[in-house]
Amino acid sequence: MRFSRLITKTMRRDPAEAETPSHRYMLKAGMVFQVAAGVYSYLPLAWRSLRKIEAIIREEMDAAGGQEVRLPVLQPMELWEESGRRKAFGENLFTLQDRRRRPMVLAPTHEEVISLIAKTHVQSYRDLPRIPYQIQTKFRDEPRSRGGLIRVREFDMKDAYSMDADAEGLDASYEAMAQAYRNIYRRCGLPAVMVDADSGAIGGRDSHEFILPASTGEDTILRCAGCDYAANLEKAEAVKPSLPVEDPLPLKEVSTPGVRTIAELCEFLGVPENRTLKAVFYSADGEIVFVTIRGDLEVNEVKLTTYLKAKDLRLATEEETRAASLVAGSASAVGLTGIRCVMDDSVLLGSNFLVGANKPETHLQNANHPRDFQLEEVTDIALAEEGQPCVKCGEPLEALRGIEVGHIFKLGTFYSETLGVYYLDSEGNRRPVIMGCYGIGVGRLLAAAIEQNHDEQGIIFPAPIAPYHVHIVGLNLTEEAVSQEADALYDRLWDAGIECLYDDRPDESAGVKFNDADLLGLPLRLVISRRALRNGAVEIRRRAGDDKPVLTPSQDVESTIREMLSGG
RNA sequence: CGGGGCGUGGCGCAGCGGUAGCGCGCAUGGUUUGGGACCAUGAGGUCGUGAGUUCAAACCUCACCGCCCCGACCA
Repeated sequence: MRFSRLITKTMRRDPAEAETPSHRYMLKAGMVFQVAAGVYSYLPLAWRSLRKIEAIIREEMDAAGGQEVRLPVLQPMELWEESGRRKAFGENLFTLQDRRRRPMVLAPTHEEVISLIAKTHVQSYRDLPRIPYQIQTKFRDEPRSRGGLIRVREFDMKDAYSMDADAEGLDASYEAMAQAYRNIYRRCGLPAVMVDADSGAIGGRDSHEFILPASTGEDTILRCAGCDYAANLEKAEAVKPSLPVEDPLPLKEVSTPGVRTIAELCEFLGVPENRTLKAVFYSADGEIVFVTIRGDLEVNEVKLTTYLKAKDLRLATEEETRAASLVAGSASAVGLTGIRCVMDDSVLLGSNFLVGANKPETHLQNANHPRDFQLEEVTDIALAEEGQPCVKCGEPLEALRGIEVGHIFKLGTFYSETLGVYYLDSEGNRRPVIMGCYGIGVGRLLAAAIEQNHDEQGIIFPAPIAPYHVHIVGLNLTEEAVSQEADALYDRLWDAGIECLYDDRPDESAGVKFNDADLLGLPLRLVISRRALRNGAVEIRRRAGDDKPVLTPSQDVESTIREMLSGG
């Protein structure tokens, strides 16, 4: 491609609205064009890169036993009512009506349709396993798009679905997909980390995310320094600091005027936070739930949601709290009845706790179970923290921000049972198909790659996903001899299968061209100029690193390029 | 949805009651050409939309719309 013909407009200044590097550089380099919040046009540079990412994904999915299909974006609302996900997606679902006023959906994902297909195409154990996949546009009306292509409302996603006869089959499919994902990230030059993840409202047993470490990421993960444990903060477990268990002391009421928070309580009575129990009230799908956890820890609402199997969890309002006769600021499980009560297992790690007295401005000292309160529902609902020991090996956990570039789930039988996808096993028993699903956001992967690979000058594309391999910069092109040589080299390289972008603009200064080359970030930069020509050579330089250009005799250019592209 | 910010030529911004400006970019001509050159000439804007106040509104008032950031939420 000749730069003079390319649909792009590089910008000299930073676009005002872009803060994250990938967003800024994609706009500056003229790769994308925003049409609305979270809706982008992909211009040729971005599109070439996206297609390379897709090609890598296709190769790996095919190698892992996948078969490519194409499912519709436009779907009847009925299907989403039937699976119950119209409610689950809520406002995130793009909806519309056809001319007969029939409610339709712009699909945010495709479990429903794939299940529908499976109903007729999977009838016997002989029809299993199957792994259909597609790369296709998804629509999600996100409450807030952000970071350019990081979070958008219309985006291309590779979604795969595994269908197996039993749990062992699912495990095998899941592992095959996980390995395909690892290959994909490696080939894209991305050191993504596979972490334990929450599987959401409709999750099965296992779920993993692939997170690319990046300060601009939306997710936080905890990773063990000593072993391979890594988990999304939403899911992470850690060893909670334990306290020596003392003999129970007598329960004692203490007046605490004006004290509402744990911090105030500790200040007022000179007690450490881990000697207190904190009370938090939630509304879970309308039911008020009393939650208690040791005072030095925080509630992980995702864990709590998963434990309660709640669709909608939020803090209870003041009115709800009052209606449930809870005393905000002085509540505890001591003497509490008639309300669901969930405790974090940290209440077992300690004794003689300072707790609320369920009377205004009053607390109790030396609360102990089972004497003073009962343990009905005890589980881990604590937010793990950086520095806490790993549950597997005891080494401290480190926190890391990152971008979610893939998510895989063991769905189990939720969709097959809800939508009726059954097969007959070898003994003639009717069984639900066991499913998994596997997603990669293609555009987000590109954005993540740029987040991972850039400097102050611009993008530094990993070779496998660069829009072109080589950026030919022609200088002194008003001189016939130079421009002829440059044109000839450009043709020659394309004939040799090397993808080139050729800056053939005759009237741009060298500085402009070099800066554009740095901004677009193709792996190799070739300079052809009067000076280079005098030496009978071409200058070749990697975009990554500060290498001085290598002077290469014209006839050796192809082989040098191949060598440098393959990492040599 | 809560909080904050911003809507003025393609981009970045100034102007904040009295004739719409600057820099970059763009076009034409000329001089330049190894890290964002220079001179000259020129094109390009219903100042987000709608109401209102005023002799007069880009500017003041109100409402709405849009975009960005933080949070909530989210596969």
